Amino acid sequence: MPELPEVETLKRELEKTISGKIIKQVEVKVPKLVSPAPSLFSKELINQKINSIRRRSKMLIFDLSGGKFLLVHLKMTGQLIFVPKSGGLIVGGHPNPVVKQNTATEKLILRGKFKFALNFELPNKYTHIIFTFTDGSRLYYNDLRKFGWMKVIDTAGLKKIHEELGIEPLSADYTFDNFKTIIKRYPNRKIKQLLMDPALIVGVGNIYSDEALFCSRINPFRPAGKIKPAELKNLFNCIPKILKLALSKGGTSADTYLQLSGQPGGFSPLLKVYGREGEKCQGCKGVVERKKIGGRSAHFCPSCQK
DNA sequence: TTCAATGTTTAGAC
DNA sequence: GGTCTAAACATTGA
Repeated sequence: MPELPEVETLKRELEKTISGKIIKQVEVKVPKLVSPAPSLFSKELINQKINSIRRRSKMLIFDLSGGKFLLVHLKMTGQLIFVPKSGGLIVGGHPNPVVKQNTATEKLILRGKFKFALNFELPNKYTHIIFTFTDGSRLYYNDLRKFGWMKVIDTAGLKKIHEELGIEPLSADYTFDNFKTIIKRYPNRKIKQLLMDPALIVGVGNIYSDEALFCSRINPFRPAGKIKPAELKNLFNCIPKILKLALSKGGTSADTYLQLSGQPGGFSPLLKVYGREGEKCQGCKGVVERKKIGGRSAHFCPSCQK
């Protein structure tokens, strides 16, 4: 899953590669992934210049010259792949894990104990949306799970989305006062669930909530109201600290993530608890456990996270 | 066949 | 009505 640092990394790379380009053609292979319906979706985009690219939460926002906006959410397995007119491949998102190479257009890469195939064939079976720019370059949207989506919205729609979302943890709005207000408002909810609620704080998914709680030595099951002020301050500091660290590593959490440049992200080895069930805790002599909270897996050390 | 992945939404309990 | 939890949803592959 591309989390906030990955989306931010992708945003920066897209800004360098496609801002200023004009959309010439739009091909939608899976209608349900776009809104409005494909014919209107395409009409809204064709002849539009991409003025700039922003990020809100885990969404990419393309500012279009006509005043509307293209929103992209990659969800779990979405990837954006840019191919310049001159050829050569630039990847952002997740490649498709396989055991062995299937076709001549795939290139095997090894990452730790996993093998992944980079599929150089485009479009491939997971390509659902294709943009062609007037200079002949292309942007492909691939998504194995088809959980991601794209939509064109106007200023009013964008305003509504901004209002429905919580605080950006890397913005000036993220202050200890604002953070405390949120925590105090829902004293009975488990702290992990509060951190992951996008109406309160955005961009903190399962991975980073686990890591931030480990960083501040707080048990994910603790009711928010039972957390002492000093611990709360610690947690408040841990969230942006971890997000920024991931960002500095090119942003990644998952083994399979690749940047738009094709370089693997570098954060995965730095995860302390996520995906480390049964391993020795890196902070004490305990063992990392995995337990469900609200249908999600919480990874934590019961020995040092109280 | 069942389960796991995750952000978002919905239904229902208190 | 507000708060909170659990389940459902999209889809695919192991």
